[in-house]
Amino acid sequence: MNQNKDRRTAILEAALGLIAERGFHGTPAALIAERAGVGVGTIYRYFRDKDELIHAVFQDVEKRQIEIITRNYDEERPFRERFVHLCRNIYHCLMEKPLEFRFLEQYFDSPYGVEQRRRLDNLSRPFGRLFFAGKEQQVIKDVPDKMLYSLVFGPIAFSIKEHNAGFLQLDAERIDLFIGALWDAIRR
Amino acid sequence: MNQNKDRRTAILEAALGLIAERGFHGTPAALIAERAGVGVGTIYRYFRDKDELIHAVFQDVEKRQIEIITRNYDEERPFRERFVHLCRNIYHCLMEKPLEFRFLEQYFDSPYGVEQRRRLDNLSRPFGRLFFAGKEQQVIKDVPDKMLYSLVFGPIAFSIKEHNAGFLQLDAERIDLFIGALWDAIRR
DNA sequence: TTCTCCGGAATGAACATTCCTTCTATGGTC
DNA sequence: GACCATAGAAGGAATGTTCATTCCGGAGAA
Repeated sequence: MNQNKDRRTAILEAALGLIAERGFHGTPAALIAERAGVGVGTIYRYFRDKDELIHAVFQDVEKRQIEIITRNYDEERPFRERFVHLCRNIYHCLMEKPLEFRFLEQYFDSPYGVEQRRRLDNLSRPFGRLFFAGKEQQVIKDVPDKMLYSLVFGPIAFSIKEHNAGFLQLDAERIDLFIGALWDAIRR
Repeated sequence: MNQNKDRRTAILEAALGLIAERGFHGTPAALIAERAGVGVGTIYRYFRDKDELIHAVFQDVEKRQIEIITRNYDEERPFRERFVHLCRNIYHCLMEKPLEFRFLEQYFDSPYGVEQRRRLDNLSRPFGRLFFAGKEQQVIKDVPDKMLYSLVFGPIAFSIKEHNAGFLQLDAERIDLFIGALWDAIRR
């Protein structure tokens, strides 16, 4: 029973790492099994097929990330502070876990991305509340939420890609500078 | 000779469309050949292999896009005006050609994306000059170029994805609203 | 012994790529 | 103008490879 959990986890982690490094199509089941220290057949004891495995990896990653993003988040603080807090957490968790970031990147631009809607819904819930109140109190631009998301998530994702590719060095100071610019984009 | 060009073009267009619709891995060579009205073997008369074909499609798309983005662009106009002009053109060409947008999207988040560097270098040249002068004259934030690119291209790409997915209706008015927010993000 | 869970060889499907046959266009000959 | 020879292009069946997935013999627990 505990053994079950370990094997399942090992498979999930192996899949995450390999897919991040080599893409969906560069990671045959045999390779996942090898890295997980498990027989090929075993994968199919825990997951119906490769698709189910990949969705499971996604859900796993998503769960962890949401947990980190809303850590220490206090809905009572002022808008700008809350905004900065959420953004910092996002940077933190995406940059600490480059594998997870690369996995998500691949996941969303692929047939699996049908689930994208879900992810945004889940990940952006705290932002949604922030935006709603901010618009009401005329602190944030009165434009559709999706536009605000684009203004925030777009640059964050883009800059982390540049960072991971080695084109842009992101340290705490620069991240804060950047978050300041994001705030300028959405504030009234 | 003319016939050659037609066949090559037909193959490129078929590949572009199919890859945009079904992804790299949903488009076997046989399918490309079929849509192009050509025998499978013929593809290999024009392109060494599938990779070369895909890179060729990319270069083709890139060339067209750069042409559109810098259309009617006047380096003598004021910063904000030039910025708005370039952004509008980007929206224009990416939204007019959803197939090309979807192709590019796939291309960059894939092993082929090694070429990403080139694309940014090419596509962003007019922006690079704009940013340089803007920083010098203290109109634009004095942060690394890559940060400015992230602040501009990130949201544009993100919002077009949302648009194509049907979550965000982008008309001319909203696009201008959006570009205004982008300007807020990068201006001093 | 029996019941579960594993491993990994075996299977079959999907493809990229090759290779040989068939077609087409060109131009030389009568 | 009719005919044919030849080279280069096109087509698509055949090949070989790379997987996902299955299946069955075996190890270990109960």
